[in-house]
This record gives sequence, structure tokens and C-alpha cells, in this order.
Amino acid sequence: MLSIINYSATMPNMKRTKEEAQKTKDKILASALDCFSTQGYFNSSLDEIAKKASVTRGAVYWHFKNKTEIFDALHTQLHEPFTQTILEDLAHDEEQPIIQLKHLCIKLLEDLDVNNTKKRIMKLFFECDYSGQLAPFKKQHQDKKLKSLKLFEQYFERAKKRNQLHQHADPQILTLTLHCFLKGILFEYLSGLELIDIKSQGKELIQQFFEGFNTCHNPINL
Amino acid sequence: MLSIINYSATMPNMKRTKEEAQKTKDKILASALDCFSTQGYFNSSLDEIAKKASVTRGAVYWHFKNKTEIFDALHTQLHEPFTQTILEDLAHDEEQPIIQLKHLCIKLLEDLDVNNTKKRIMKLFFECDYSGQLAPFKKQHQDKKLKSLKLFEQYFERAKKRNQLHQHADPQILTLTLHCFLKGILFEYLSGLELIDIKSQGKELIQQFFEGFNTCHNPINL
DNA sequence: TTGACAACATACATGCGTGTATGTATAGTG
DNA sequence: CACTATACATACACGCATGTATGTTGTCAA
Repeated sequence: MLSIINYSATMPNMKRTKEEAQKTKDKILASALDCFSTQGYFNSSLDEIAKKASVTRGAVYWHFKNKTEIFDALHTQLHEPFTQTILEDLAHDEEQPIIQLKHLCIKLLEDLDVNNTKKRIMKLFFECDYSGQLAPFKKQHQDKKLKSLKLFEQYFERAKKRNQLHQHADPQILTLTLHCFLKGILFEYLSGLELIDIKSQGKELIQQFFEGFNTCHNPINL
Repeated sequence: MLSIINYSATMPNMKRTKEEAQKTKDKILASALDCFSTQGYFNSSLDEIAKKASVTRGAVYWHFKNKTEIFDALHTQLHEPFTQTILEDLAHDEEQPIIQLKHLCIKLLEDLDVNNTKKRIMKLFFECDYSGQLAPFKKQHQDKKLKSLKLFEQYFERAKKRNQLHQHADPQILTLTLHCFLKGILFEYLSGLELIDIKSQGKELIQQFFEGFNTCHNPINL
């Protein structure tokens, strides 16, 4: 009698244990995120991570070369969703790119506000210091960030093509300005100071930023 | 014959060794800043700090309870100049507080740009994570930050009193917005990514921020 | 069924950082 | 001149985290 599902035919060498090994790896990653985001990277030992994942350090060293590789794996795994969100939004070429961008920013903030996992991830990569053993990953992670920035820049470029910006406006500077602002918000928001409440202030903050401080204002309505 | 300066009269129990002990303490602090800002807090050992200060760990433990106390001492020592600069600026009640504030921001950035020591200090306290042994100092340092924010808020309050802001403008939100932006700039600037060059872009960034993104613009000239 | 390999667990060696206890020299004090 | 306190240096004990080597179990393939 033939087995209902013939693994060796559809996926050669795909043993059932490999699937469970993947589950173990995922559990280790989740556990590491837990430890890192609560105690910090340097205060988390591989033993703590292993125990929280109900395995031993042996399993950890089987799946990862060392602690830094876990750190990098977390970044790799968790950076994509954000890029994906922006890419999907960019697919729509709307009439007023700046307003579209504003809505995207608000959406990103509000998404974050209701997703504790994402918050902990961001908090981790914001607060960790890339010194010591993490130094080699500094450039790599920064490169990914630069690519994200290039995506934001497209909104401003679209706006400029539509003559919706000052003549002398530089998309690169505008992107940088926005990026700094968002980073500042997120940093403050994730600091645990409770200084910023996204739900009640997020929209207002973004709004304020896009309007600027000058008294001559022609508010962009949400 | 009387000694020219009678220490015991002017400062009782002020031995000459105490002065040198203070020098040693300062050297340890400077050395700690060196280590922390280059290798990170958790990657710096007391032995490294001691050796860089040309003393032993014995001296370190004499002047400080432990490593966390050195960390806190650095913050205490180095937070004041910034507060002082703002306070001095606030002493002048100028006609256009927002423009005054803008100039202050630019000044603070440009001061930072030419002062490597200050940069390293800020970098340290931006990138360190207040987890583990540093957790107890999180609130303390945040309280200091909140006080600084209150200072910035005064500019907006002055502006509002002079009817230079929208009716519905909230000084607290405005302060928060500015703070987030500045923090974002500084964070990015100090990250070592070289994404921001204060000398060439600083003024422009601040300018852009104060003007906002809307096309209706009435640029506030520098 | 048996060898081989994957997927771990266990055990061991090592180094490193901390904290503390103790030693020591020097300056002031009565 | 003895005495004490300061300002360190030196020495020791301890735990802890890492990395690696080795052991063990289950699975698949032939």
C-alpha cells in the first residue's frame, strides 16, 4: 500500500525530523528575542535562551554558530515585513504622494502600537549597541536601512515630478528629515518612558511634522 | 614665619593628596568614557578602564562602588553643560521665540559637530541599553531628560503668548515633535553611518523641519 | 537490520570579570 | 614619634559564559 503522501517524491531528503528541527530553530529564535528584548543582548546567555526554548545549549550550537548569528538571524527574519509593507504601498501611484506617505507613516505607527512582538523587535535593534562582538553586523544592518530609505525617497520624487514640492526641495534631504523624525518618535516611543502615546498622539505628531511650525499654514487634511 | 597659604584655615582637612586623588578619579572617568564609547558598556571591563587610566582596579573600587556608578557619574557630569546652554539661551526673551529656538538647535548641533568628546558622550548614552545592571538608572536619566524637555517647551509657550502659533497648537506636542526630530538626527548622526553631515546638512535639516512639507510656505529666514 | 547521519544532550576545559580581602606607602595628627 | 586614615596596589576566590568534544537517540536508506 502506498503512503498517502510520498515525501521522498515531492521533497527529496525531506525527513519528518527536519520539520521538527525547524520548529526547534524557530523556538530558539523566539526565545532569543524574548531574552534580548527584556534583558538586552549582552545580559542574555545562551543557556537562558536554550532553557526558555526548552532545549539545551547543544541545540542552540547545532542551529547557530554562536550568539551573534542568532542576533543577525533575528534581524534578517524581522526586517522584511516592514520593507514589504512599504513596497506594497509604493505599488499604488497615488495623486498626492506626500499625503500617501503621511498615511503610510501613520499606518506604520499604528500597526506597531497594536503589535507587541514588533515593538519588542524594534526596541531590541534600537537599543542594542553594535559594539564588541556585534560590531561586524553594524554595516550589514545599516545597508538594509539604507535600502528602506531609498523606498521612502520615491514618494518625494513622485511628488516633485508632480510639482507638489518647492523647486529647491531635495528628495534626499526630505527623506532624511522624515527618517530622523520617525526614528526619534520610535526611539522615544519604545524607550518605555510612556512619553508618547501613539493612539492619542501619533496622528497629531505626524500631522504636526508634515505641516511644520510656520504660522502660514495650509493644513493637509487627513 | 607663617605659611603664605594656610590650608587648614581656609579648607580644613584638605590634604594635598586629596587633590591628586581627584585627578585620579577624573582620569578614571575619562578612561571609562573612552572604553564605553568605543567598546560599549558591557564590553568594557574595569581592568581595561583602570589600565587606560594608568591605575589598577584597586583605585577604581576605591573611588566607585562598581561599574554602574561610573556610568552614572559620567551621565551626571556630562548632562549639565547642555542644560546650561539652554538655560543661558532662555535668559534672552527674544521677539520671535521660534526663530530663537531654531537658532539654538542649529547651534547645539554645530557645537556638537566640532566637539569629539561631546559626541562620544552622547553616542554612549544613545546606544547603551539600560538593561541588566543599568536598569536602575533608566528612570533617573529619563527624569533629567524630562526636565530638559520642559526647557524647550518654554520657547513654544512664549511664542504662543505672542500669538505666533496656531490657536490650537499645543506647546507640549510641539516640544515632543521637535524633541523626536532632534533625537532622530542625533541618533543618525552619531550612529557612524555618515548619513548626516551636520556641517553641510544640519542647517538645512532644521530649516526643513521648521518649515514643514506643505507647498504653502513662508520660509523663516535664518 | 544495520550502518550512517541528523539532531540534539551531556560533559569538560578554559578564560574572564567581578568583588573582596589584604598588603602597603604616604601624609597628616596628637 | 607613634598612630591613624587615606589612597591606592596586589592577591585570591568565585561564578559564569563560552566553545568544543563526546555521548545518545531516532530516523532513513539500502
